[in-house]
Amino acid sequence: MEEAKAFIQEALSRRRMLLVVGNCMVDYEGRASSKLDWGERLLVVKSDGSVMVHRPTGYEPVNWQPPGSIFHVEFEDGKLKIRATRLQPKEVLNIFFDRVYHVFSAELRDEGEFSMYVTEMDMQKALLTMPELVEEGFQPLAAEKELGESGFLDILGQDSQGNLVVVEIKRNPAGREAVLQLERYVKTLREKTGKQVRGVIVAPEIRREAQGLLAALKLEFRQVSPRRCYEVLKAGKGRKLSEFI
Amino acid sequence: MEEAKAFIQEALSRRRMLLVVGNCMVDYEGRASSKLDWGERLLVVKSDGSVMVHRPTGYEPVNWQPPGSIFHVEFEDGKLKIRATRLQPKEVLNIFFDRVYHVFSAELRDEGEFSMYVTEMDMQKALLTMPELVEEGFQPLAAEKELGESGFLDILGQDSQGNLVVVEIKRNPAGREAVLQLERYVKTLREKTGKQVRGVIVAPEIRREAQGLLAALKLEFRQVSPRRCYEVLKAGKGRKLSEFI
DNA sequence: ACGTCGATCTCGAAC
DNA sequence: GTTCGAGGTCGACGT
Repeated sequence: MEEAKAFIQEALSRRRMLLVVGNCMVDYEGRASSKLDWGERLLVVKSDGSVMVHRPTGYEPVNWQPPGSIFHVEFEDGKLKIRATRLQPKEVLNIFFDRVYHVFSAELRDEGEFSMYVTEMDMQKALLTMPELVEEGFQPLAAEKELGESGFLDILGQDSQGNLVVVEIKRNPAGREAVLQLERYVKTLREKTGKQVRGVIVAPEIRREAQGLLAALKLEFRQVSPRRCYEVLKAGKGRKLSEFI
Repeated sequence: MEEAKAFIQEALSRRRMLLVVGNCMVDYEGRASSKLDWGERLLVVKSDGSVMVHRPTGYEPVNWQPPGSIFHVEFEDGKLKIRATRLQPKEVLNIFFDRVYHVFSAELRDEGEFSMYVTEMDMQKALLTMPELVEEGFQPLAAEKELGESGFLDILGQDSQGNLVVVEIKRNPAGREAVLQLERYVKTLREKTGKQVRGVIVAPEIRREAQGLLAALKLEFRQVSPRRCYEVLKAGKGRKLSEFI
């Protein structure tokens, strides 16, 4: 345990990534309070001061501290105590180990670029770059336009007949919520303008449970795959969004 | 690398928690798609099949797979490839290592209870700080008031009509016992004062089996979450009450 | 610093 | 199974 303490202190002071596997107990006090009784867990401390305590199962850490935490290591009642403190808001995480099975530390170099192929914003860019993805003759007029309390609509445009068209973009299969959101925009815009307004959901697919609602509200769905958007963006990479709005 | 592969396969097949530190590249395809270029990271695989790829900084994993994933390990173009597949929805995470600095596996035993809590005293403070948590117009008159043999009632107050109100606080889901205890207070107070007295249980929830009794005794339940109490207490320290009402 | 909003959200409970 | 709401949400972006 003395060895472990020295190792941990060394790793923390050098801001190396630290792994500790052992039997521990955890107390948290901050925005909420929690207590975790004794058990075997994995502790991860990253070089930026983020902390995670992981149980043997589950995606999420049972306890954690966000980046920027400050550490203190000492013995207390024969237990190795690691305290991670966050200042704003004030939160304290205390981890007590009575047995340490494994420790490891390393200074990791990671400059690798992370790219997510298609986000909702990417889809919006793709539709603005190639409006016919929405429909033949569609012309965008504005993007991310605020509509009072209703929120922001994704794209406002007009069709070949000159009708206003509200486009609601979803990167995931559109559900009821998306339909209702679109309906709110369409309704608001109808009241504001007194004109005919169409509403179109653009998404990779529309959920079965949302199709009835869509039809009942006389809204429309246009299938657009993330793959297609990706291709469009790749092709039209040189141009800026500002050219379109 | 051969050694690492064998070690990893052994750990995965035995459903042990697995840690791998090394230089890797990650591809994800599923609800979205992403690509992470080469860099040094920590891979965590838990016994329930959850996966996390952690960069040197940040609380959240850059890539992950939820519990229940299925694994496949092989060499591909000289790289150690670990594939984690999720079935519903279909998502595939591929991790390629060209160097492995460290591997570790263990079977962790963790039966420790995790509790997020506010004490009953904390809840009482919150209700006194913000009486409208009980109901609009509620005004506390006393707390921890002794009622002869009945014991101590948590909060005594009056409603907007001037009726006496007894508040019984429970930090856990309220059962029959809490209802009966409240009934004793209400009965005692009715006899003492000869007035109309209402009884309200404040708790995160009320158990199904206690609801009939509650209705029969014409007592009331008001749901208040520990979370809400924390917010009130936290806010009450730094900010002014006027911000909330 | 404080709000709002999206997320491969995750997670659990209710229906 | 799906749907709904909460989270110590986190993290990004705008003010």
